Amino acid sequence: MIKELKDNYGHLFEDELLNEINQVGTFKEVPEGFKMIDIGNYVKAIPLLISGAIKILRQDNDGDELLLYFLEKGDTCAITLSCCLGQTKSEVRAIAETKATLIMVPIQKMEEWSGKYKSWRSFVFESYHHRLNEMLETIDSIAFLKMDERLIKYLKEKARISQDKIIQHTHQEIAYELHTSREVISRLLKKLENLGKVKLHRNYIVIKDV
Amino acid sequence: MIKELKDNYGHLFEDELLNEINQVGTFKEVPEGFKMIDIGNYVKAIPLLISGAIKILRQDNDGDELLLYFLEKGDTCAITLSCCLGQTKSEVRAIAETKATLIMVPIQKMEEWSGKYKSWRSFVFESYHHRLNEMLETIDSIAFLKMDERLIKYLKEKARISQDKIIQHTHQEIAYELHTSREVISRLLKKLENLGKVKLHRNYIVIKDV
DNA sequence: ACCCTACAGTAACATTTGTTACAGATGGTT
DNA sequence: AACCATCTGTAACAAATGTTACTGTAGGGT
Repeated sequence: MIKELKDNYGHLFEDELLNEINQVGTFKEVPEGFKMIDIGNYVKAIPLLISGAIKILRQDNDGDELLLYFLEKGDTCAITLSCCLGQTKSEVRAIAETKATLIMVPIQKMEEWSGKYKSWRSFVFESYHHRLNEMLETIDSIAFLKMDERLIKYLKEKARISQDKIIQHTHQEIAYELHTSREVISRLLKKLENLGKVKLHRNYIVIKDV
Repeated sequence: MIKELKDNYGHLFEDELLNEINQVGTFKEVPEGFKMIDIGNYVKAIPLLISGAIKILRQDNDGDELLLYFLEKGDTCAITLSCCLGQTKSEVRAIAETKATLIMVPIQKMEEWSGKYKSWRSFVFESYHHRLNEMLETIDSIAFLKMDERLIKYLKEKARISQDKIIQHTHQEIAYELHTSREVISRLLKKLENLGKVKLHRNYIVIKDV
């Protein structure tokens, strides 16, 4: 039995299911920045995240990007589940935000376990629930917040995810994820610096008080 | 057996499940504009939509609204499913866009049927799948489109939902659903009229060529 | 130390969206 | 017909965001 499996999912799944996951699942470690799924890809395995964080991005026809949300320890990707079941292509891109470890489960098991284990069903339903709420949160941000508020929220979230006051991004990278231009981000960051909320450096930003 | 149940869900569910739904479900008819669920409400039944359309709205803390998407014939509300399972309050408002008929199923059946019927599981998963994709579509619109494009998309969708070239809304109502101001909508509608795409009237808009 | 590239700063301007403040039109009611 | 509430049109302005164009600078590579 993979130790991390028991540690992270032991409270959710009964031993029999844990054993099944252990048998058919494969342990995987990916480096920061690793592109796990791209738009249009067919998904062949369900990821169970053990450590690290995965960022999920949306892209429009012109190649413009937008950060949707992060997956963290104990999460699985509901959109992936969704793709598995429907045998449809991925509508999103998944990139490792930090170094991450996960267990990949072949999609065939999905339906089998859904009938067999109540705990698996609960896990899947709970994942969907969580994901829908994250999507609502994302919609709230883009629809109701102005760019300065979105930027602050973004910085907080990045700091939380990486457990670090230092945000390792250029202004251009932030602009991509918030779907705006580099100049706008520079402008707003400079305002935040003048307010004493951040300290700007080349290639990184230190969060002081946001 | 309620005739509409067989007609609308017969291809999805086996007879045994249809019978169960028939026994515990209650047939319901709601008028246009009927508020079915409000933000903060606890949900006590799962709706299976037979006819008509339900609009799902999001609201922020300041009371600002935003139309998320419509539910149509054969749909169920995944957010409702989600609420049922998690026993959490609704994060959205649901209002009948047109007169609608539906079957309400008590939430207790949800878990029971999920274990018992593969077809029910498929239906629930498919609903989540569909709903996540609708949410992505909504995010695309708000994030990547300008207001004039969003308005055109909105008018098309309304026309499709009501199967009518006449949109029965004031400019103010449209502004609420797109989360902008009445003046902006008036301005953009007038542009569309000058382009020959719509014909404006008091309280309604005729779609000509969008 | 010098060079070079990528990054950051910033002004000036354009565009889009939001706001204020009215005027005018419409359609129902008395 | 006169009245009235509500809806629509629109100008003028404000604010937010996007774009262009350029300068300066940090830091790695040689």
